Amino acid sequence: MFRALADPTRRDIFERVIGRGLSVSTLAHDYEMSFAAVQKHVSVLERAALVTKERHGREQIVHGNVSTLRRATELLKAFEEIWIGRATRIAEILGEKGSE
Amino acid sequence: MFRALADPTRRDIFERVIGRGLSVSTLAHDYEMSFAAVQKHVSVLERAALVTKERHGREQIVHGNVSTLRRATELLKAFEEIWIGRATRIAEILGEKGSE
DNA sequence: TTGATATACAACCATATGGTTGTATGATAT
DNA sequence: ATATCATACAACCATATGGTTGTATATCAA
Repeated sequence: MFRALADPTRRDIFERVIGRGLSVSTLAHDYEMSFAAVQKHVSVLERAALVTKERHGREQIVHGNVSTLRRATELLKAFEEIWIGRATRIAEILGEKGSE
Repeated sequence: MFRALADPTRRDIFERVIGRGLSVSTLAHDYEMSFAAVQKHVSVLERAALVTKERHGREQIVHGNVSTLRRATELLKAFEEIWIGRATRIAEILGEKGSE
């Protein structure tokens, strides 16, 4: 999922489909690269569960998946928790030393 | 930065150095791969500003950089803001329709 | 039915990535 | 002074990634 978000084009695609649906060709229209390249980016996002596709006639509508985004945020926050945890432990050790 | 966090080994290294310092060899000790491979991972994290190195005698101590982690979290939260924004606008449109 | 549109997918290419080994250098310990 | 330890870095290799073009298929419009 971090790998999926590592590419600027994919972050842009993702941003555009959060909270609304856009067809693959609508997305592709605004990039210099070929339609197939955009298709590949969408499929990378799809495998990472950051977007889902919903067929509507001959179009495939791409939707952003907010819950996966949330899970990513949680993961980063977990790193912060580790940091807070260690900082607290260090503070405790210093506190113990101080009270001797 | 997402690219740096995309690799499991690097996430593990990062996790281990948040809130404390570990030498490159200490880090390398616990992975199957060669010392040079771990060194490369650390340098990727360093270029992404997720860690910094501080020389101490012949050892190089790797420290996690929490502020960069925070910036990453902010970025993901910004995506959520976009989502909230669009959801609100849709609610407004529905509200307008309802009041006609 | 025919033509245009939207998508899917395969084959291919250049470059990036994640790994290796080997060599060099600075710091430490004896 | 010398051996050892921690690191740096180059050269190399296999595979992944991000792009291309070309072809096939399904849907919509005329």
